[in-house]
Amino acid sequence: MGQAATIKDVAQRAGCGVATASRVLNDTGPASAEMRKRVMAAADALDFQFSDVGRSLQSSTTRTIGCIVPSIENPVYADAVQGAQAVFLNAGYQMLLICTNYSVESEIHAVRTLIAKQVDGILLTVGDAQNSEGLDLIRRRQVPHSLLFNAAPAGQRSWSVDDHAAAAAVADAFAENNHAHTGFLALNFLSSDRARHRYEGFAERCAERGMAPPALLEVDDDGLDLTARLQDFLAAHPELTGIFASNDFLALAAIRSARRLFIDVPGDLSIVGFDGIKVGQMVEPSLATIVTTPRVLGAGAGETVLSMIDGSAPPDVPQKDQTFSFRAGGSLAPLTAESKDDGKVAAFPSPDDPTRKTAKSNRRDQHEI
Amino acid sequence: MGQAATIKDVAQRAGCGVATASRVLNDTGPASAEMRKRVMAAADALDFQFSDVGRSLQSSTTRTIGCIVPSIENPVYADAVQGAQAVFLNAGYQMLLICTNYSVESEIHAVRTLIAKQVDGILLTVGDAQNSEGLDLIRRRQVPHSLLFNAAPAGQRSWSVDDHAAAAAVADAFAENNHAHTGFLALNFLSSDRARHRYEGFAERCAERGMAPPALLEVDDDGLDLTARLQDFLAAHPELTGIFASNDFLALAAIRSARRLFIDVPGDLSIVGFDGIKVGQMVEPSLATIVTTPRVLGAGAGETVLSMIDGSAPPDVPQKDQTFSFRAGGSLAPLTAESKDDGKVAAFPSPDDPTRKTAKSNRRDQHEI
DNA sequence: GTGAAAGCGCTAACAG
DNA sequence: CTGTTAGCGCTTTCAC
Repeated sequence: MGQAATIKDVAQRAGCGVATASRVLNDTGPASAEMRKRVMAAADALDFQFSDVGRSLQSSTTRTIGCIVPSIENPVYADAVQGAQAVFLNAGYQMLLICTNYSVESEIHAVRTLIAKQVDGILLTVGDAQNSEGLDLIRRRQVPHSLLFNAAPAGQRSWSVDDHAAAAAVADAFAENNHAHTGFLALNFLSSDRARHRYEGFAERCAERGMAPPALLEVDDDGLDLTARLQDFLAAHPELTGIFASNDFLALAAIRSARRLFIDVPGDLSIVGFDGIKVGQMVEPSLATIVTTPRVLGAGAGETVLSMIDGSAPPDVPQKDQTFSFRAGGSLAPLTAESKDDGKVAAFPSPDDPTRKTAKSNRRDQHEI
Repeated sequence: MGQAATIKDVAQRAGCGVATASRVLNDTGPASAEMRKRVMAAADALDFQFSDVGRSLQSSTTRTIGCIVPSIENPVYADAVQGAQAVFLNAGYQMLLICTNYSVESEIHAVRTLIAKQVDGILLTVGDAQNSEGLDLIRRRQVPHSLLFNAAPAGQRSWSVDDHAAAAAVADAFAENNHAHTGFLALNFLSSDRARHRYEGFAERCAERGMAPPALLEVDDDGLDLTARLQDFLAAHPELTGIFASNDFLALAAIRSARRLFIDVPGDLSIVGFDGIKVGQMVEPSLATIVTTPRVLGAGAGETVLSMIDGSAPPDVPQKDQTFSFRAGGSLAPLTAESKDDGKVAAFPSPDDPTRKTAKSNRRDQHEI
């Protein structure tokens, strides 16, 4: 398709200079009705379309914004990307998408590529916003950009969930349901500051609430292996009655694994997720989770980038405590006498009530089936 | 960031011509060790990076491939896009992504935009491959491209699931489980040739199997409204014992709706989905469905586009019957005596056995709670 | 109202 | 080995 018509061809065919052709085609500047007609006819006949690359070179603007996210297989990022895209498209911008697959090395490569492509702005989620080579490069080049899902580095803004506070809310939920011994289940713990912040927020609030420090279980994937890992984990920590999974898929996978291990959710074990993906409400038991609004964050971050480009006032980032909400669900139930098998009744056990033994023995029974 | 260094700046600083600078920076053509050093130093000092825009203009190639899909909120497309992206990135190509939100009008707009951007190729899923203005434009401009998920138009190739055959396999599954009266639940039926092909394939096989023609229920969204729609639908078609949903989300939503209507799945109603998304195996009952491999298709389509660009032999599209497989699941159960409440026993009802009355009465009982 | 020409960043052909 | 130059498609002065 190298033989596409250029504006020169159009001008030639219309019998005029390229400037005139440019003027009428862009409807900028004067032109006689006659010329107008001739140019339009020529453009039509040649099936002419402007080349943005010529334009970009001339204007040093590409009307393209780069977007770097870990993976759109995760609906959280997919939604955010779509939200941003809608904003961009609406403003006449295109989106160059790069998924890093959670690899920090490809982050820097992606940034370089986008800068080479002269994108007008960049929207990105990095592994660790405090220490990101890619982010440094962007700053050095002063490319308009906005972070997404990363906690804002000092003095910066970011469209993100307050992972710390949200995780604390999960601890609260466990506390209110009388769970004192919990676990934290994480994927990509090392490569993601999000997971770490969630762990920290959770652990801190657990401490404040007088609960035991959460036991940590890191996994590499949410596939079949999880069942074995979970079994070992629960065997090593028999006192656990609740698990906070760092995202909903993991939570769902944990529920499935529990089912295979004959552990009743929420009877024997309560599980809480994070993200609020759609399917969480379709399953039985429904998933208790932190609901976030990725689409809104993506759109907001997109608008922020656009505002940096055209110098207008950036939209306000949402209040930290409005970036999430806790959604109750069937996967989290109060730890009460019914969930014990020792027959003892404790209507309102205090948060630090050592209910561990009962939960433990209950589960162990199941294990030994 | 308009003040980025250009190759001219580098040349100037290195005290040489731009050609020399270009040669050493690209490692193309000869250069003395001395010059080499000076140029590298200059580039380094200026933090120089090539501008792809200048390059593109000069080479009339952008190393960018456009990708048009309905929505990456659907994991099927998200996976396909990621599969394609991996291939592109690996070959040094970037991806410009446009989601059309299932709007046919935005398809043509997207195509125009991509052509203006001079993408080297296009990967796309259109609403109807037989009649797509966007696709026509692409062909007219002879842009290397590949269809994805659309049935191939005459004489063309496409990386897609054989929707027709896959849907027929669903009919087979229902038949083998003695269901004779089924429904087809569709979303975006009008704007998607995929949904239509699935319906046709399903209906045809139902006929071949001596089953009743499937009743059609079209919905606009898979949200809460579905429950009411489903209730009306089942009331209007009391003989139904199985529903084939045109995608897994819809199937999951249908299961949830059924739960709310006190209809037992699969006891009163069997449900089969389409796509094979991950969560289908995490839920209880697990979802019987058609498993597809979006990532593979996306990667294949991506390679096809690349091969068209560099003139190499395109990869073979998979055999039609290898683009899907049926996965049994708890949401589809045989229609047997146990699923009836009239007490009659029929060990092996023939496919056209009118089991309708019993299934109907069973469900009606529930409705009237 | 119109056109010639410069120049955006880069590469490649051609002289030196 | 190295520098000059033309030109990719476009917009935009600036004369006419």
